[in-house]
Amino acid sequence: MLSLKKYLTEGLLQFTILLSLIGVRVDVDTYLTSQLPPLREIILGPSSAYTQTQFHNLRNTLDGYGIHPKSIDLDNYFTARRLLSQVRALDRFQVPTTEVNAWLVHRDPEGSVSGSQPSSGLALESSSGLQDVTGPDNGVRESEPEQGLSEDLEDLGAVAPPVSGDLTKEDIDLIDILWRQDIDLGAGREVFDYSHRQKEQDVDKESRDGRGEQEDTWAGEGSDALARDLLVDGETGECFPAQAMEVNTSGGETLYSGPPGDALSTSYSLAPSTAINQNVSLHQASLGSCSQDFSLFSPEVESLPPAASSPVLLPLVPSNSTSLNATFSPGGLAGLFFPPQLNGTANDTAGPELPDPLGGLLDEAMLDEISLMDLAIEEGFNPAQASRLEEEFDSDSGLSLDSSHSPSSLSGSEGSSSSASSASSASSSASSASSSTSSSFSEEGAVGYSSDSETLDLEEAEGAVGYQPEYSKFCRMSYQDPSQLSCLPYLEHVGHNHTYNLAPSALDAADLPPAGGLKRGGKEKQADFLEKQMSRDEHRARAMKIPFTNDKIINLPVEEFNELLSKYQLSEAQLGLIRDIRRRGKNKMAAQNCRRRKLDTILNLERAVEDLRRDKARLLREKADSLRSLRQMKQKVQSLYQEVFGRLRDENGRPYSPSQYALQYAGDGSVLLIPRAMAEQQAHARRQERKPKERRK
DNA sequence: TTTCTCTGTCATGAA
DNA sequence: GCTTCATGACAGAGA
Repeated sequence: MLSLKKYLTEGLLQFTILLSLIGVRVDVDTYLTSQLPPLREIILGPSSAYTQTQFHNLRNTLDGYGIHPKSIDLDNYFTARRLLSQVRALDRFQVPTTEVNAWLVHRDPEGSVSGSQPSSGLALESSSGLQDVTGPDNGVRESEPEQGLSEDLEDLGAVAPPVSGDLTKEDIDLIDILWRQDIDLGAGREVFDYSHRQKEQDVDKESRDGRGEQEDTWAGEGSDALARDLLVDGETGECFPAQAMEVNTSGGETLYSGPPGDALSTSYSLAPSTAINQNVSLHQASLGSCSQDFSLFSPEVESLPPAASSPVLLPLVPSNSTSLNATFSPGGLAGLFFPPQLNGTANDTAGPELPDPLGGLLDEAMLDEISLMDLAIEEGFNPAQASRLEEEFDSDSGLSLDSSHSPSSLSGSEGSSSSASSASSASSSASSASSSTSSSFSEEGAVGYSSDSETLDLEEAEGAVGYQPEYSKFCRMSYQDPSQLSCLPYLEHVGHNHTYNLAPSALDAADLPPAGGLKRGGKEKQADFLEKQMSRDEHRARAMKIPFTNDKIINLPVEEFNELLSKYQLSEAQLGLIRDIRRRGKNKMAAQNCRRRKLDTILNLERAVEDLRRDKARLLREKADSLRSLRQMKQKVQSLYQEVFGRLRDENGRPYSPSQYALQYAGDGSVLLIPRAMAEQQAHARRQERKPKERRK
């Protein structure tokens, strides 16, 4: 059935793409979503994850239970989304797609195109997508042996979505989904790690031809080479060189411009680090600088000779990198994703600073004004920003931040287990810089607070959960360094103990993280520590021999909570205590959220008042300046008037009397000498005209 | 000892 | 009617 689904999926979508290429638009969504449910079922499977629901809603609708974040169903869902996005994007000119796809397609010296990583259902995306978007290169592409192409390409790993200079909403959604898949889900690196997947799919590999063994060999060598030179982020799988991190801007191009044999074999040495490929391609979908970044991952690649003899992949790159770099300059979105070090490096390579063209035009006064306004904007309070922030904070009730992240979206057990397992696996492979804070940061569906690594370590060990809503909300895209989280001062004092009822005797085995990640000695110490830290409810629960953790009692959704209660034969006293624990636990977190919101509101108001004061001072200063300049203008006009009037002579050569005559400025700029009585009448009439206008205002 | 702050808990209302 | 959440009020612990 699975193969049938894959076959139909590939076939239909390939056909759709072909139709699109010849100008016939086919809306696959229509067929997949509503028109032909059985067909959709065949193609996409019965999972609700294949609906058009956004990812947030996906988790929401699934309530965190239907599909585990690491479930293979999610992979299928993302795959389907990618395919549909590419199909929808076929009628748009999308040059950059070429680069993204080129990453994962290469040819071994025997001439057969092979993919580096087994995955499911990507054949169409890779093969047809390339044919579509490469445009003029299609000829080259089509001239290649097609046999086995789709079959091999379907084994490609995550392929970045089509990215064009003007990102569409679909593209952004897709990028977001992939990015979340990478980071936010808390999926450990093992999810993307080639070697890890390789173990899972050894069976598939064995059924393949001898090429598989060759790939494995290359994989090992590549991994070793990379391990020597690169640091690997434990969670995202991103690799970066251990030394200082200079960006060779020509790296991307060089990769594709090598001779087919050498280049492909060399690039294939990169293939083992599927985590790199996936993440890089993912970042390329978002960032223009990724083609540069890739050079970081492979010093060997940079040394490839620039040759125009690469018929397969060479044409795919330049336009892409150019457009992408133009769209996502290192100073732009890159700043959202990369730490300052990387950005700084990228900026260094961007050339010398341009002189400020306005520098000479701004005098001190203007600079003062501008700086004042900047100050007002930066430090304080823009009403629009304030309202946005307020929305953030209002919605950021910690546990009710986002419906998809509500405590009910992940059970305590799942949240804790997934969090702990991913954290442990991530921390095992991550560098020491990756603290436990970042581990919990990856999972935002959990509940409770923990701000220090010690607490979190304990929670990881014992199955309790931590939650840093601000971390995930504010640092999702820009977060790289856990130390940067210290920018949230109001989190510093949050260090509550929410390790409910975590005595070893009461622990559910299912809640425990993999035993391999813990040392027994440390666990005992942690148990002792927890013993001392247990709250009253925890002691009560332990005394009453409640057979599950307080964490579960508090955080499970009501359905599962009732289900849990039904599984055990509990006395009335036990049931009463359990319900009290649940009520108190929820109320405790609600109170914390309430107080935090209150504090945020006060702080925001304080900032708003400060900004208003600053604005008021600035306006008063501007008013004084205006009055001063107005006074000067009046004096100037007066002196000019007297000078002009004093030079006027009548026909007898005598000066006019200021008491009998006056000068009047006409509308056309001319100056008339009129009798003073007439001038006073006109002035009076003008004043009378002005009054109604002022009243109207 | 007093005062202040933080935190947990209860009661209550709204959704 | 039940559950959850928000919030005011109160009390206890600790600095």
